Amino acid sequence: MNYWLMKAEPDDVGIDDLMRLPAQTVGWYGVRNYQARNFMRDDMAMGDLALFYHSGCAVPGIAGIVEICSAPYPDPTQFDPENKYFDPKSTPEVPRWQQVDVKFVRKTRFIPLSELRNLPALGSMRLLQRGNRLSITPVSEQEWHILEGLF
DNA sequence: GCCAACGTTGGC
DNA sequence: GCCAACGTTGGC
Repeated sequence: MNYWLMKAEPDDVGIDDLMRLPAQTVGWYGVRNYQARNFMRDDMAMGDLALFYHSGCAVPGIAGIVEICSAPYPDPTQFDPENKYFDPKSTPEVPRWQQVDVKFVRKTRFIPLSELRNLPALGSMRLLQRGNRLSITPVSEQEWHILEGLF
């Protein structure tokens, strides 16, 4: 079982939106980075837990927990010319981008990025590394347990 | 809106 | 395979 951190833009789908969705589940569409894709494709498994992180907003931070609830499958937005995530180089025969479904588990106390940065014990978190831009990053078991203590 | 950091593209 | 140019991310 692995732990993850997944960035969402609350203007698009925030934790409160996820709570209100049918089955409280959403396909994690729109990943267009190979490293992040490979995490989903190769290293995630159903039952893995992920921190649901709000980014691209006034106060970024951890907002909740979700569970990976599907195997990876092709991201449908890559085939839709009207969609902003359309990829003309991808085909249904050889899809380039994958997604997984995630299911709402719980909200946490909102933990701002600034608070995470002030915790020396989390210094090695991938999210906090200089220049990190990955929308999906692994979280170690040790880091996960430290974070659980903050919720 | 700025800009540092990083990823991708494409000519050579 | 190199690397300059360009595009994107994302915090501030």
